Amino acid sequence: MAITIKDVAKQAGVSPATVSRVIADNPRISTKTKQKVREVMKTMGYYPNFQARNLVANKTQTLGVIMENSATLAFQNPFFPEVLRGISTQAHDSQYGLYLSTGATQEEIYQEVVEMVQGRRVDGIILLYSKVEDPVLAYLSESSLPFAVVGRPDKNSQSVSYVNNNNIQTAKETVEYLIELGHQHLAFVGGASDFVVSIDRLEGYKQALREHQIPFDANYIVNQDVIEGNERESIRRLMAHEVPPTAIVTHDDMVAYEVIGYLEDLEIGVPEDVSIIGFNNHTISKHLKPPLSTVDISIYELGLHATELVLEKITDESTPPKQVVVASRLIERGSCRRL
Amino acid sequence: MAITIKDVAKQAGVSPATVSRVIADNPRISTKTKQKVREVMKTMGYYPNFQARNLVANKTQTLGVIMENSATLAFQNPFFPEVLRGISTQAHDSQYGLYLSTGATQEEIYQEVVEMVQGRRVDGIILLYSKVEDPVLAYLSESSLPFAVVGRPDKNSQSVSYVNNNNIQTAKETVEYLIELGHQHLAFVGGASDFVVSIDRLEGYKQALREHQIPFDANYIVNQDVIEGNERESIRRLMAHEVPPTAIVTHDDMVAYEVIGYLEDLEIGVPEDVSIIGFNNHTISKHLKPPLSTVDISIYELGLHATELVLEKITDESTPPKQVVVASRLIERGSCRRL
DNA sequence: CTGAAAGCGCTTACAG
DNA sequence: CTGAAAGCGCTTACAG
Repeated sequence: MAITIKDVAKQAGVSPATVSRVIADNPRISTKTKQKVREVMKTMGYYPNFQARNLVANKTQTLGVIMENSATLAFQNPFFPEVLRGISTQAHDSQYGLYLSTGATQEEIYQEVVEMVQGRRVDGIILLYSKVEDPVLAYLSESSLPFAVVGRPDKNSQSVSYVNNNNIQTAKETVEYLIELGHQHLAFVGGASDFVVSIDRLEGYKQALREHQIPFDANYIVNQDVIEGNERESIRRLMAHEVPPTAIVTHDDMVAYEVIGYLEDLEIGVPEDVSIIGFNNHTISKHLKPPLSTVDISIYELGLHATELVLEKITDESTPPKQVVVASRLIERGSCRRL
Repeated sequence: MAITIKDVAKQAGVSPATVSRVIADNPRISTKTKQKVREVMKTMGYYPNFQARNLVANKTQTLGVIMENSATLAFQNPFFPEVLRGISTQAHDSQYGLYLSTGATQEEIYQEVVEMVQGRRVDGIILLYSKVEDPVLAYLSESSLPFAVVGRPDKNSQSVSYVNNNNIQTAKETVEYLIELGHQHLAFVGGASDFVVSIDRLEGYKQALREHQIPFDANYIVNQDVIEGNERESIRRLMAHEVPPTAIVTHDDMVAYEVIGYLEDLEIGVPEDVSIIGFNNHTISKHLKPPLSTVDISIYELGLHATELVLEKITDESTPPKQVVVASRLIERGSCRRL
């Protein structure tokens, strides 16, 4: 068995309580005793038992990270590693560990969260997505465990801590950028339609059209969840529209390139025939052909600030819910052209 | 405070020991008592305290996942999310949680691992990389904690459990594929030169040349760590070689596309002027231009089997070290041409 | 400045 | 079939 505080105590000729106080660097322990005990700890190779410590302190020093469909979708999406990088950095700075959800279905995830919370497996939770009518979010809101959301909650958002981009505004500006380039027929390829981020961006898209007196046409809207498994055909159909779009806004760079691939197979050139814009500014996008115009949404910062928010709440329960807006900006590259 | 076993016991009119046995579904407890206790647990919303349970069982039900430079490099590399997906799936099936390392430097990672092990924070560890003279691996080998490595350890490999591709063979076959297409001047863009995977692949590259009587030229070898921050210039220099290569093998699809970008800027076409091959078969590669010929190394399976190996070792300490080789296969697409 | 005792929330021989 | 007691490895009032 591993070395315990008792072994150290015996070896150093003090009580376990004293050893514990030395670990905590309690000022009431004499320097001499501290030195001796520390030496013994070192030579014996003592390390405090993490679980025992935390059981009495009633904390875990770990943060739960909940992702949508962890075993399948989330990992394909390059958003995930980048947001995790932000979380990881901040957590490490504060000596917190990360505990990842592994559930694959909505129901599994829910059960996992309940267990994390009730079983006191984590001190706080970061929810990596925000969707409409999400039971997980509802549950967290009821619980007293600190948590933060990456993305805007669909309701009562004032009462929860979250980090977000201003997705409505950003999408609006993106569309306006294309309108200014002379485009009047704009398609929108969004994420799953029950995600708040998709809803917000679609709203921004609509606002831009409205302000520029461009009629809205539902045939120009393609959501990831409805085309799942039928991507190629959906794009074909989109382009077969009576008046095909001259510009497409997609919700992710990798999706944009997938679309570009389908377009090229249809002998539709980018940006000659169709302009296209992505989101998320993946590292690789600037090296690919065409270099993709994209919206950088500061994914790393989303993770960083979400973590800050939970940690604040953990440190001081009375911290009021806080909302952080992270910058996003359009990066012009070579995938759009002026009409 | 949360509800404890005592609260349930009192409410149900039994002893805490009995409640504990009901939780464990101990057969010696009467069905009647079980029913009653379960009902009380349910109505009170009782959940076992994770840390308390594990303290007495001396286990944690969590697996440590150690990645190189977690906060920076690892996340950029699409290998990471995919291997994590494999780990995550397998861990979830066995009711294990995942605990991610967050250290950014070699030294930080080492400290984290020591703390995980000594502090009994995890039941086992998965090391996501294998590099030469790695103190982390040395430490794990000394410790008695179960662990598994993704990649071949540089020494004493028989004594550790690991999952690997046959990198030497795979690289050899990849190069031979190009040789058969008529290429005689082959460059190799590898990962960091202290990673065993890079070393093995380079070895395979050399073997292929040797068997086909092609002289080895060190100028054709470019390692990620030495060109770091100078990628563009390094590729320019590579192509400025007296006899420029007609084919390039790169260690990752995204790196391949980056290289292709630099080549195109130099007005060197792929595959017209230079053939190129990647590794890792990213989801997006088949949609990009040119569709990339690549080696699929079954990243998901690497993660899955590594997890299986640790779990076996956790379940039964006496399990001897085991090595698993995961398949890899060349996928021909449009980035190579016959000379 | 230090120790003995109680306690964190569980589990598990031992007794009955 | 069930309970009282001891214990997992720590921490922290309470006493001295």
